[in-house]
Amino acid sequence: MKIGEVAQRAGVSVRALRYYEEQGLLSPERTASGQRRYTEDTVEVVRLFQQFYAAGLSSRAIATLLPCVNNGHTTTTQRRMLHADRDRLATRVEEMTHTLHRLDQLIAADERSATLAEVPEGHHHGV
Amino acid sequence: MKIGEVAQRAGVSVRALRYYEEQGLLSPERTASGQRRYTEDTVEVVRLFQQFYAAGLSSRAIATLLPCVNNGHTTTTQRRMLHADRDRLATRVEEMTHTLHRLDQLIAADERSATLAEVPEGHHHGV
DNA sequence: CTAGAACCTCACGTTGGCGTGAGGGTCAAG
DNA sequence: CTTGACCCTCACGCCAACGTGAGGTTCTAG
Repeated sequence: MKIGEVAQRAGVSVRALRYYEEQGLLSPERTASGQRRYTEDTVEVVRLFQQFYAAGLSSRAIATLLPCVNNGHTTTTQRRMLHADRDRLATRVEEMTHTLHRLDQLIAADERSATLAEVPEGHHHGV
Repeated sequence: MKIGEVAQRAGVSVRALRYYEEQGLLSPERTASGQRRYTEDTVEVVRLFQQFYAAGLSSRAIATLLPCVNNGHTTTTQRRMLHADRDRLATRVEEMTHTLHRLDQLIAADERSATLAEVPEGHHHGV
């Protein structure tokens, strides 16, 4: 399929697809006139890329996941990098969960003081 | 305290502190000669900023959290924005958790095929 | 009083993931 | 055989969160 259709079905821009190729994430066939032709599964792969990007992975990191995504031919070194990527992501998720809780605490504390401000019955301690 | 000490204790660069000020996140006092003087709690606040930045929040977003962090004086509008920020963060954490699991699946599938490749007993189906 | 460390204000450079033309081929339809 | 939709390759623009001098003032130790 042509680049425009892939873009629409995967929900990204044509420019993005060309960029992914530039980064070595996609290697579509070319017609004699130089136009890119993609296979059906490209759509799913691109959606996966979007997920990884949204998770904060870089093009470089995604490139290391590629052999795994495509066929499963990975070397020991690649597998190590995969685990490293995974662990970094896991750490980030933990940190973000932690941050979310801190934010919740801040909000909760804020709501309490806001409630006190609205209800004049509160015997306020520290305001 | 002076900017250099804050930077060191909070683990950020002097430039970063000046940048935070530019973004309206910090408003240190100034000496007669124009040098910045920070209070002790600035160190903790900056660490909190770092957490929020790491969680993917922008300076703009952090700025909306400021009244909450500082004193708890928030308007209804500000509280709404706080909740919106919180929800966005929660959504991202969920998505990233989801992505992490997908990555784990990919890795697991990869390890299996790698194991099959190493042990020549495997009756491989699809290579 | 003087050196050097630390501070100040511009203001341009960097990295990533694209957006957005410029300028020009290509392909299906009428 | 021409139109218009879609494709191509440069190549500069953008935004965020700082890094990195340049060029100059201020503070502190000896």
